[in-house]
Amino acid sequence: MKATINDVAKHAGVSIKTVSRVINNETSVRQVTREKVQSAVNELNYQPNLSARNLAGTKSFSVAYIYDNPNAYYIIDMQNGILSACKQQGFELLIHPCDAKSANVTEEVVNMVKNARIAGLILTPPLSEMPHFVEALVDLDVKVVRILSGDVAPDKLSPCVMVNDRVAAETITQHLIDLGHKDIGFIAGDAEHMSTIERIKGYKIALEKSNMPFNKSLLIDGDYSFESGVNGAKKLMSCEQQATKPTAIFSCNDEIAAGALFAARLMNISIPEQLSIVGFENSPFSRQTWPKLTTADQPNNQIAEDAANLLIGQVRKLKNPVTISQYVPELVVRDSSSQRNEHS
Amino acid sequence: MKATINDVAKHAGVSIKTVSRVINNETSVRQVTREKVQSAVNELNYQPNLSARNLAGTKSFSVAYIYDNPNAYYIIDMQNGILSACKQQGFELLIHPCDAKSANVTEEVVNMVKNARIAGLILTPPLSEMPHFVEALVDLDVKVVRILSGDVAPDKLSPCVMVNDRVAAETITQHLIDLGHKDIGFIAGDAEHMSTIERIKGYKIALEKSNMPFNKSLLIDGDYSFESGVNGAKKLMSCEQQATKPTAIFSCNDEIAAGALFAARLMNISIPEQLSIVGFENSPFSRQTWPKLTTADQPNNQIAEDAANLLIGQVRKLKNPVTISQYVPELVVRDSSSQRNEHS
DNA sequence: TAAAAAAATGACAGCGCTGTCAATTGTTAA
DNA sequence: TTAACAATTGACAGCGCTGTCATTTTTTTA
Repeated sequence: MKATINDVAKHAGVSIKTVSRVINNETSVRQVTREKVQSAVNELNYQPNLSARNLAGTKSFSVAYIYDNPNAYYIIDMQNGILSACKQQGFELLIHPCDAKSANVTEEVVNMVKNARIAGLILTPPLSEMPHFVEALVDLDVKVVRILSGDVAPDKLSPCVMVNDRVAAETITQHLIDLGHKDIGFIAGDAEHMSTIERIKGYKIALEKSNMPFNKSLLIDGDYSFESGVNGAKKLMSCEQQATKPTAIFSCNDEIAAGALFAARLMNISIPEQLSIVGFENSPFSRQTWPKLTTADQPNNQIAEDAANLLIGQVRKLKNPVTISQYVPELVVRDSSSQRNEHS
Repeated sequence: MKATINDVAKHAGVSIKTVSRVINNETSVRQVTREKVQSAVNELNYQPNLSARNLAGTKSFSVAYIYDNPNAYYIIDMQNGILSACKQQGFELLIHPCDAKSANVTEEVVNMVKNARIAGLILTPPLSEMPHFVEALVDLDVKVVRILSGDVAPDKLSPCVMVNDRVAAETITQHLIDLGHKDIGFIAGDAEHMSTIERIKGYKIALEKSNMPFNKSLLIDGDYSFESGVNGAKKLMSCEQQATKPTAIFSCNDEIAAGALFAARLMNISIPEQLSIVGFENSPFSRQTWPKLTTADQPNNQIAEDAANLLIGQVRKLKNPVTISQYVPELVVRDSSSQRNEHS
């Protein structure tokens, strides 16, 4: 029925060990032999049996994606990206949702890794930002790749794929400045998240570069939720609480922006005529608001695929230079931002 | 390091075959022996090696979740439910996203199933509603469980978990009727989806039961998107096009409802004072609108777990009566629906 | 040109489990 | 009590592959 390594060996006129060498990309196989085997593989449409490989070998062909993130869109994007890398490389993906806040996440995940003979792990925020958690995993006999916010890895614990929220936030702020806005509000996400910290940094840098003062009262705490967007915008736009009302609001993600949009409507502020609002993330959400949100797009799918390839490279000890790849989310201009209206 | 079947056998003073029998729940093991083995298993914290099992046995311990659904929240919920059933039963889950519209989905998935030695499949809409696709898979040597909308399985192809959208839609319509509404609009999802068809049915049945006429002009086509909600509500509430304007709108899902909500605001219609709007699905979305949506909640997590258990039962040939389980989404009353205002 | 070194290839055991079938034990009926 | 049967248990091969190490072939060096 399904071709095995024996069939390929016979077909190519070599020993199974040689076939094994070829499919594992080992050196010390002559070019002619390699080609012979390769064509036998193709002809028989041979695909190595993962179970057998995992059982026989010292290294495994399974990697796991560990996540705890309330944002389903993000997870699905990541997962699909990882999946496509795995498929290409003949790896298997185990999915492991968990609760970052739970006291024994670390223990739980460590056990899981040990039990399933996992070769590598991919970690996304907030798990990737938890030093103790990461350390515990790195101490195991398992490769780890993290996806993090920033431009430089915070430590040497593992290779990372960096998403430069800072620069993106700078770009998006600059976009508002270019539109003539002088007073730009900022509604933050959870304060402890690196992404929030980085986005605030970018916002401040953009202001500085344009010689605009940073007005502390325009920076509102939030938590990446719709509600915090509603409340943040209300605070920013209410006469009583606010000396200077902003003409633009940078929301730390699209959900906050959607909340801000809603609050604006409640207060009869028209978007973008009287107030520009921008989001971050380019979630499906951002196309479901009216007006559609100007935002920053991060290619999560590709980031994930990249991370997975990095991981698999590590696992296979391929000598791919461990380039720490970096992504910068790109500005997507839609309808929620426009030229500052002098008369507003 | 990790305990193997040999360790357990030695520890219990039996042969490995007997241990195998115990962990596979086979008959013809004496009670005393079974207990001896069981306690050895516990003491050594033994967990059978999946790769070895898959390699040695004729049946495999892998099931797959095949999906194509734009709704990330739905997928994640399903996936988590399946995952927890799999973990409990010592099964492995393979994830396989695919494109239902692609010409060769069937071929692709069939190949995947053959290659990975998969014992069972879980299918959700729209894949579960595609007869040819399902048939092709059922013909393979693989168990299939489908999640479908309705009360009775449309065929005998596979066991199903039914989600009775019809009854839920009836309940939600009744809720509006109870609030005194006489003219209830309906904005539909994609016409070919069973869920749309069933929800419309429920809506009509509720009207009928209350001796209310079904007004065709109050039923608007849509496609489960925010935009179609916006457009649908506009159509329903515009004087020109509509002889009788509804005082309530049943949206086929929360996204449509959110769109309708938005349109209402644009038209300066206050919700729920002048117009009640209800959704369906209880997505996180429905708590991010203002006012929060009255909707119908389906316990996707549990539905998925149920489906996975059904599937694993099939695979193991456990003689669990193949009860076709059925779920009825429950009414969740929030802020977007209220008593009909006589003066509106 | 032969000897030594290096490169390429293969034979074979064994990963942890299940399937087959034979051996043992317990149980029933005559 | 014993033959005949059923229930229980075990020995062993083998799933498809990789690791180890021995063998063969090729290349290099003197």
